[in-house]
Amino acid sequence: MFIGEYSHNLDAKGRIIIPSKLRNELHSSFILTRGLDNCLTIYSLEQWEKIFIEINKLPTTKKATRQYIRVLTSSACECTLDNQGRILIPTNLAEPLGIKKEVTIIGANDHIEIWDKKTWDEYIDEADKSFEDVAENLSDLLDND
Amino acid sequence: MFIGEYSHNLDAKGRIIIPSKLRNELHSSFILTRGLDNCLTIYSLEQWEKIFIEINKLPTTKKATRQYIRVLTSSACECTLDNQGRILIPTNLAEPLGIKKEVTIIGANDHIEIWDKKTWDEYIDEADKSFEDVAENLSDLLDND
DNA sequence: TGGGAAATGTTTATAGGTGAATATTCGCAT
DNA sequence: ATGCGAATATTCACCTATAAACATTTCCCA
Repeated sequence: MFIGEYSHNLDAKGRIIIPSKLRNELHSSFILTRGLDNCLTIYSLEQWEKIFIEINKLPTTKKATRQYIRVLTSSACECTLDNQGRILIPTNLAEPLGIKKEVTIIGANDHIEIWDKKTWDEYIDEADKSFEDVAENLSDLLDND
Repeated sequence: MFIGEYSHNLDAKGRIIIPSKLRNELHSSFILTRGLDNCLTIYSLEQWEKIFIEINKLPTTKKATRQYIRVLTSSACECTLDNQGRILIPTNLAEPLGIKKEVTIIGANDHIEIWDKKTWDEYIDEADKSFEDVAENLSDLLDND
């Protein structure tokens, strides 16, 4: 499971180091694509397939389904770690999210997310306001036996 | 069950010793994450997994679910006791709580908490004053279920 | 075919993490 | 009170991860 928050910088060529702790749980090849809430998402190949098993259950006759599939697949790219543990973020993925230099990489349970630092700070700032609520639910989850 | 209050100092590299009395009931690996009221919490791996069994049932297509997962996972880190009984507190966890050197480690029933000493002193000072009042109201909490 | 830009790969310096050794303190038992 | 052993504090040394600069290759276009 992917956990933790890590700060990294794009190098001059638009590459970032994937934190070693996250790398340990990742195969050398994976899918980088658009995530929800203005971040990029890394899925393992296995998981990527799983997602499409679910998606293929949705009716392509619906506008929303087609749109979702198009965004997800058109922006997806298969990435490979180089031997320094880096990946190249394609410009067409980085640019719309304002990713230039400082990024925050987070473990998010079953996947990894890459955020522009500023965007992340604002997001988590907002989310923190409801942290106490989150934590209370948490203890409920533990107690319910 | 974890009990007691212990004072310890971070070393130059940001590590603390987990008190030996607490260590006895702890496996060598566990999850360190944000707790309520400005402290850090240690969960066993079993407790942590239990939480995510529940969380994995929630739909990630919902905004609130994603926020919930991100708050939890990004602030978590898996810690391992080194052979002197120490763990490293990651900067991104220590800093927002003002943890620099002096910390108070307390046993809190089913988990362990790590506090900045000053924060703890103030908290317990306040809590002591209202100890009887709080106790008085506790039974109400039970009735309301 | 040569020049240049982009992509890819390598090297090196530094910081941060990890492990070990030693010194010191503390509690317990004699 | 004294001595012993365990627990804790502190220091040092090493190693890995990261950052940044630099070198090489590839490929497109003039």
